[in-house]
Amino acid sequence: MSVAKVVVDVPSSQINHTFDYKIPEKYEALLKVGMRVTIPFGPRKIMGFVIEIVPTSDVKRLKEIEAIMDITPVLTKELLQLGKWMADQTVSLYIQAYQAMLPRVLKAKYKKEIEKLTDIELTASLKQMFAGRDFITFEEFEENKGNYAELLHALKEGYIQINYIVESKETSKKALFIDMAKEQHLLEEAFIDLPKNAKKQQEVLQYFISNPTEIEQKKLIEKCKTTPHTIQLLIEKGLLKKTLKKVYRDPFANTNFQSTTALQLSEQQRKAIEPIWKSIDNNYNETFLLHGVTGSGKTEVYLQSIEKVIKLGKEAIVLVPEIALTPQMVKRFKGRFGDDVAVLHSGLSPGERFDEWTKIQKKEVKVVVGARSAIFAPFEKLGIIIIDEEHETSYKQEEQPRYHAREIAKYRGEYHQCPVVLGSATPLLESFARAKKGVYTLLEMTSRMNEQQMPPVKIIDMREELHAGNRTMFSRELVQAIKNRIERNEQVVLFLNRRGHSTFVMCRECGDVVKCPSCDIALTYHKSSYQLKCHYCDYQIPMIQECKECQSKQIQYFGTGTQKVEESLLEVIPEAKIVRMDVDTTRRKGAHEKLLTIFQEKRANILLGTQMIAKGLDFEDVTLVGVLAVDSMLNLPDFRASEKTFQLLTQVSGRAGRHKLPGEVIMQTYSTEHYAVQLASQYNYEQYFLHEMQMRKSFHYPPYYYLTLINVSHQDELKVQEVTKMISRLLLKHLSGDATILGPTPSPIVRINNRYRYQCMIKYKDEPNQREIIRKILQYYHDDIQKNNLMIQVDFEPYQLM
DNA sequence: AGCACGCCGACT
DNA sequence: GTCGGCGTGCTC
Repeated sequence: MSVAKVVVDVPSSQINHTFDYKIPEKYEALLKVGMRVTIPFGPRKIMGFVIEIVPTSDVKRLKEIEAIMDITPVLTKELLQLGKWMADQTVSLYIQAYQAMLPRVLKAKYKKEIEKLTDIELTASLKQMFAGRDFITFEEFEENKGNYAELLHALKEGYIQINYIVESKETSKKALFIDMAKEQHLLEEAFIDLPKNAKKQQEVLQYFISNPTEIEQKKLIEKCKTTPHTIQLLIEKGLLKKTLKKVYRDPFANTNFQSTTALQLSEQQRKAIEPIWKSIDNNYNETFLLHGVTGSGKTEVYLQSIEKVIKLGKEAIVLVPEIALTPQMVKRFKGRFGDDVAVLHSGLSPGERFDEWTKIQKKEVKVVVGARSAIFAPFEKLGIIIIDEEHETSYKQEEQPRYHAREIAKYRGEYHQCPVVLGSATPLLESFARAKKGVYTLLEMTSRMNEQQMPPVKIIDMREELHAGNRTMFSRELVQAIKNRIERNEQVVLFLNRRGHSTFVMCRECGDVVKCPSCDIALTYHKSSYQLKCHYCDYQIPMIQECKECQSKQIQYFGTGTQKVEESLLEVIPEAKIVRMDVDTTRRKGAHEKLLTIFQEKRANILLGTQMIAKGLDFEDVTLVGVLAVDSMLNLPDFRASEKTFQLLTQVSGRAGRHKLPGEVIMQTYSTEHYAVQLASQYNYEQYFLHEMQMRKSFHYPPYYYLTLINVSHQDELKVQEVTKMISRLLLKHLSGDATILGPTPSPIVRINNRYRYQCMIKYKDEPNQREIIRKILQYYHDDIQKNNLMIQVDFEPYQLM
């Protein structure tokens, strides 16, 4: 007898351990560790992951595994082990960890149905509900307001039974394929016999005579410009046949990727790549920090490292931040490695995502390029892991399990004994500090590919503009520079940092700001729909005409949305042709690319946008980059505010003068003297690093201290305060004396969706027992969490302090 | 999480 | 006496 240890699909901390199940004889040979199974659990039937197969169990009455859901395991042994580690590290549940590693469609779907076992004894209303059928769904019973007492009675008497159904949502896409039903020469004979006026049929047949292979019906129709009907006629004549085949959904079906070959490496690229190659060759786990300025050719270093890995028969994972995962980026990898590449990003439909994942699972690809969760690609012979733009915050998952892709990468690198490469022009302070300490190997690429200089940066003091009577949001110098580019038929990128900034509405008479009734936040004005929306819940109302407090009609918007910037810009420079890119204009699928194409084809001279235009864009004729308001980000309540500002400014500046024409950057700010602004304008990362490290040291922030953020929320403010206070007291008592506990303090946004939010923060150097203590605290509040709607979120090394 | 079991008040 | 409300505790 063999026993399977199963992690079951019940998201509760009481269930957060394995359950033993007997493996029925018929499954003994089939069942492998890492497969999904359906199992009886109490009165129900649910899904579970087989974690381990052992000979015996201590449990007295074992139930049997009911069915196997997969032919091949969905989790490798490595991922099973990694999932456990991740759950422990992030204090989350095993089931959550495993599900985070898999495409969504592999999550089980549960259904209940009621089966009728006898016809006679049923009550009239139940009989009516069945209406002659043997099964009805439980949903149907509920929708028709079925009587639970009757149901329960019938169940007890055995007139009916309830079946629990576990379904996997995964589906394969099927496509219709057309093939010849007879040999080629027979088709030729048939061709002559076709009626003279059956032009289209002739054409289709001719196609097969010259291309005697199977083809997808859709493509055939396209090629011969015909209809399904014509093909159907040929099928009926017995000349062709159709089959339904599983196909992969191809998100890049209509894209041609021009194939590229390895470029000659520059001296500095060669210096950077050699240690990586050495590490690949020697199966040596080492973390590299590739610090390369924008345009220094980091991607080529990645590509040629991967090439080496593939030659050795191994696989590669490349992580790219979500917003940088544009077709341009994909093109570089598909161009070099062709069909060996799978792409995973959030723009894919769940089905497409599953198909890409399947290609990895079946080892049909060697390289995966993707956003955060691609770090879990089920490769088994990893040769390298690359994280591009490693400082990006999107590598941290902001929901359970709150993992950071970098930490997962290091774990997998260690497991596979392969290098991990972290690349960035502006590395995270922690990473650079580690590189300096020798924990990571630092690789520097300090000059740009074509020996071009970074574009000069001019800082404009907006206070002076105001003193000079300029009340617009564009400095005189910026306006002049833009006009100048338009004249020369060159292009401009205008960057508006909207974080911490949004268009709110205020009454000029009484100063009342329109706020969300359930969140502690001002509503944002959306001009396109003429509505006021809350960005934290889905509350929205039509734009107000008069103040609710004083009935004044003096209502004014404040803040600067991209819409407003566009309008004011057109007032100052009426001849400007502007492409605006923000969440509103890029929501629809494909809108992103469309807007970029317009700009690319020079049908516009100004690209105006938010965060999303800071990265990766590369246009030949962009010679001016304008940053409209640096300050909003600097002043966020976040110890990383200055670092994020520095990163962003450096990145945006890199958009100008990437080709033949020289570029220029203009930064407008009210804090001209701030070191992040000053040093970003000089492209001096090293100096910035030293300065910021000083700050972190004196304020006890990372990398000198680690942080843990505990966030408590509940609809009752007193309750939240009380719990948070208790938690900090417990932490103080049980953590070592070296740890500091900040708080409880109200979160920067005190109320979201009618829930009050308080937090406390642990600053520490070394607390090996921390996780255990926090687990106990969570245990202590278990009942409150389960029954009283209390929420306690724990975030180790947080990136988002809101 | 879901579901059964069990204990107590309300009502035929 | 029985129905149904919810609090409690278990699920290999």
